[in-house]
Amino acid sequence: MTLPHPHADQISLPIVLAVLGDPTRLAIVRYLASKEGVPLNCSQFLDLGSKTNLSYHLAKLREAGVTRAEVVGTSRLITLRRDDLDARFPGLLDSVIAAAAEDTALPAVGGHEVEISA
Amino acid sequence: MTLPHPHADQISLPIVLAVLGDPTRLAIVRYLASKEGVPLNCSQFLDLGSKTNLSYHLAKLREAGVTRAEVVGTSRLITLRRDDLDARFPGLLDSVIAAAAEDTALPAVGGHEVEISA
DNA sequence: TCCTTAGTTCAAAAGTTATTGAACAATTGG
DNA sequence: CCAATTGTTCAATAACTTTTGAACTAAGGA
Repeated sequence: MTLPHPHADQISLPIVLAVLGDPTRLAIVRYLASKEGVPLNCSQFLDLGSKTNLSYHLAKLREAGVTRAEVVGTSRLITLRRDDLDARFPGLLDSVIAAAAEDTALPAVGGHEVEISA
Repeated sequence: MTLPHPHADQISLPIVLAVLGDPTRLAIVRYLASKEGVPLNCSQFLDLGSKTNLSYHLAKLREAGVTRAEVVGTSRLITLRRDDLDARFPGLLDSVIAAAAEDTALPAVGGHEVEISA
């Protein structure tokens, strides 16, 4: 079972911008960027909303071509489509991520790393 | 009489992205960028919609901090807030404009330059 | 002053997006 | 098989956005 993703050349600029223009989704992208290389699953974003709501936002990101979701068991491993976005809209993702990294008004993922007890 | 504009450091990334994530507004920004230096008034965008609708979209761009509107007589001279946007979100505007310039699906202004008849 | 030009405001209608909870499916481990 | 884990789907609702037309304001020119 694979999930639908737009082909690289079907990624639309206004749709990408509209999808990124939501604080929850921007926070998701920022977190993905901060962990680039490490595929994350949906539950790692639960700080940002309910399970259902994240399913909705992650679907929006995927359908816009911003993220890729690979089904592995019961998980979906989510990654940024950096290569496709960079090819299609050079510099856009980097500037958005850099700006999002500075944005303290954005919701954040984190604060519950597993403590290594003594 | 002056119109309300956000101060440079109040410009918000998600709001800017959401505002740019509309084809009409992206077309406005693309046209402003293509004529950078030349202040344009609202009626020069009438290709993109009705007068009322443009008033709405231009207000959104201004309130988001993407454009500046100066009242001159009965006109508003509209310019991109390139300096403020570049300072706040380096590279963002350039990458958006470059991508928008390539986007043939976007509505366009133009096609009615005054013909110089023989 | 009267008319035109430039643009705004308002209210209504239409459309879209976000959020929720309950129910569902699929995989994994015991 | 059973239960737990992961995530989706559905329907409802709430909230927002876009578009429209009519009425309006403000400035400028005849």
